[in-house]
Amino acid sequence: MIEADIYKALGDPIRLEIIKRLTRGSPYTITELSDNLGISRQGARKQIQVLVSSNLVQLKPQGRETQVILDTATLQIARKFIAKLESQWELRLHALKRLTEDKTQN
Amino acid sequence: MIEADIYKALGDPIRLEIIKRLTRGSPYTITELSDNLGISRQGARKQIQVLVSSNLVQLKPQGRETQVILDTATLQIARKFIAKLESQWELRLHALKRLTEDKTQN
DNA sequence: GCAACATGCAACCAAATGGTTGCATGTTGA
DNA sequence: TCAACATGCAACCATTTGGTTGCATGTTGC
Repeated sequence: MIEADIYKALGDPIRLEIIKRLTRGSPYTITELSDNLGISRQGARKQIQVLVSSNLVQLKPQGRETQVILDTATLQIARKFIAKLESQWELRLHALKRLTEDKTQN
Repeated sequence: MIEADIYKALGDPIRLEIIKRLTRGSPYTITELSDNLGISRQGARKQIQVLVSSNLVQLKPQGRETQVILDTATLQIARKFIAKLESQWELRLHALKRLTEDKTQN
């Protein structure tokens, strides 16, 4: 389940904060991103790696620093999957409603 | 961060499978839901509890069985939050584009 | 050229997670 | 009424997670 990996990556306050920052001002370098997260640089690096593994961000090394770039395509996948679940639910609701109406007719 | 809890709950293949089943045919009783998940009934129960804690589902005890009911409002929150991130990103892209255009004018 | 900087890598640790088994208890249909 | 059923609760276990510290290494500006 690819989607589960994405949600899992989003399912941590620090990682979600990183994503939020990137939507406002990507690209960031790794150390920039690590500031004010409340954890060490290496700790932040690990969280960034989780985001990389789920394709939510990509890394572009440039000289001595490496930039962290948001991959919005992955965000899209996550959003659309939930939308699909919701529409599935809607479909079912309408089917139920139709059933009820048939019953009341007899 | 409430949203992080929701994504965390969605971030597991078994829990996601449970949610999928519920969108197709909620309500299910707990034991019905536990079938064919590849884990024990008690294992499944724990996963369902995670979904309850993040408000993705609710439990309604009825006699000796208890029904598991999908809470689509929580799904909405999850989807809309991602949508907000995406639109934030779009905003930034347009701001950058404008900036570039200004530069080429000079 | 070299000090300061950005990063990587590895070992380590506590806590959370995902699962199990065993047993107790309330409910219900024949 | 009572056996079968649906569920709950608790102890236990291995693995993953989220964080740390210490140190090594490549890069760059002065």
